[in-house]
Amino acid sequence: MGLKIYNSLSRQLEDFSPLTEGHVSMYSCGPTVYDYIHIGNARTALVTDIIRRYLTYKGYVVKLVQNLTDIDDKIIDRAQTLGTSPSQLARTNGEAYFEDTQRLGIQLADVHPKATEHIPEMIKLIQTLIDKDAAYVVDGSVYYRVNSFSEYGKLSRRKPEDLLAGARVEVDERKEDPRDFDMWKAAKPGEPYWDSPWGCGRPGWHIECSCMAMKHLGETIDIHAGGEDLLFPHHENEIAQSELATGKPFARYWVHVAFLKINGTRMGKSEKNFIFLRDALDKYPSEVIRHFLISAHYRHPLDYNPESLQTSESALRRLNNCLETLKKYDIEEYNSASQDISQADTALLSAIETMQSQFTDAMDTDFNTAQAIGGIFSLVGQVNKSFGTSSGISHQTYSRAYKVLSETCQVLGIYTMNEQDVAGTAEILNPLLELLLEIRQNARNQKDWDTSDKIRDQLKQLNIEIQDTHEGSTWKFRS
RNA sequence: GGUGGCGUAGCCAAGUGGUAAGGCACGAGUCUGCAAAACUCCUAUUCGUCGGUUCGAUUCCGACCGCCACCUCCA
Repeated sequence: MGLKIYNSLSRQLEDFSPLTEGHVSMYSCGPTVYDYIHIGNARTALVTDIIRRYLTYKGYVVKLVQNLTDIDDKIIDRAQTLGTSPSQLARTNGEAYFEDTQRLGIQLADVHPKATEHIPEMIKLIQTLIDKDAAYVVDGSVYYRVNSFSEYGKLSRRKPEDLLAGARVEVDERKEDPRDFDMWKAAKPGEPYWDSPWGCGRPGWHIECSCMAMKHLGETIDIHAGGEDLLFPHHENEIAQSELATGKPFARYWVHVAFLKINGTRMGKSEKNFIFLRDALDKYPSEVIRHFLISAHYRHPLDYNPESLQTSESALRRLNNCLETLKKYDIEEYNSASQDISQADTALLSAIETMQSQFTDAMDTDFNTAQAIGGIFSLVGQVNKSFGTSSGISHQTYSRAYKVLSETCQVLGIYTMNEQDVAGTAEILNPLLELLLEIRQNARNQKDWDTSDKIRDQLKQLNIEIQDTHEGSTWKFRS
């Protein structure tokens, strides 16, 4: 079965085949950097990240471009409020954006273009549209003439009369048509500006994405992703600008991520009910937040609340326990060649294969991460079950389980091998803990429960958890 | 007014024209000095309501109720 993607343009699940065999070009609408990003923003960024990881897992060479909108009305307003310059504010928040997303385990895109670094390209594109009579200049601003693009509305399925009927459309008398939108905005006194053939000003919002996507990925890109609120007018306008300019389809698959909600309503900056990603990251491990964000399909709304995060934390602990145990079989060197394959091996081996195909089937069906996680946990259950019995499962089978499980989990980014995290301290810590465990074991042998419990309780205070198993006591960090 | 989406166990959440994945929580048990972890068992004859199509619908169609979003900046 091949990959299928739900395309907002056709409103259907479509077979995915990239323009160039084996290569995928992908553009994701990034943040306007006037503030830190909230978890809702993170959801979209994470979905993009996972789509990219999965495409890579499937063997595609992916080029991902994600923009940073670093000039815009809100940036100017916010900078004024804070008494700083728009460029300084954008720079600070841009850096914060990378900090936050990397803490969430989101890999950097191949290119992170900034609007202010593409002014000449935008001017050129606007000029092309003016030359094609698809744009007009009024008082130093340039507007796109929506009427000149017959397919306008094909993405959002909005008819002109619907838009005009909407009481919320602010009618600007200077526009020929209320639907027309600005590609170049004349600067007001005191605002940052760039020179252009039409006077001093700054680019409109939609033009930057058209421009930067085409510059870095070509005139037709494979996948264009963004939050569902961007469908109209942002993406509709991007299509209008790009396709009229080039005469070619702009994006082949449009992917829109549903909102993250909080208390049943949309988490949004204008609603002032958001939680910054960095604050959430201070409270929960990154894998927990990732697990939560992908526990529902990306086109379905998801509600943020502490209970759900708690659930993810518990579920992830179970997954990690399983992987940590499996890892021992993976690391230890065994003369495994001589081991026979038992019936139990065959059963577990087939469970591993089942899980692997469940995972790819789920992800192939429009990146159904919720279903994919279901498959992962089914295998976790079976592996755990085999630990409990003296099942005679061979080390290479466990090793195989570890490989497949950790690989799939890493596509989702819900399992990171933390060897390097402890590597620096392990040298000291390992012998120290072993000494403590030995002392504790002596106490236990003498039934000195006070001492043994004291060691366990005190270590727990330090987030080190001791477990007594048949093979002796173990320790590990608990988040 | 226009457009789109959603309603599945206590909670979260997949899914299918043929009889409901997975997670969390709860309860009972196994193991343990006690814990922890793990495991076992238990939790929806039923998928918002009412009709229709069908041999059969939670899944398709219609109506209704409820919730949400977009149509203005927002991921």
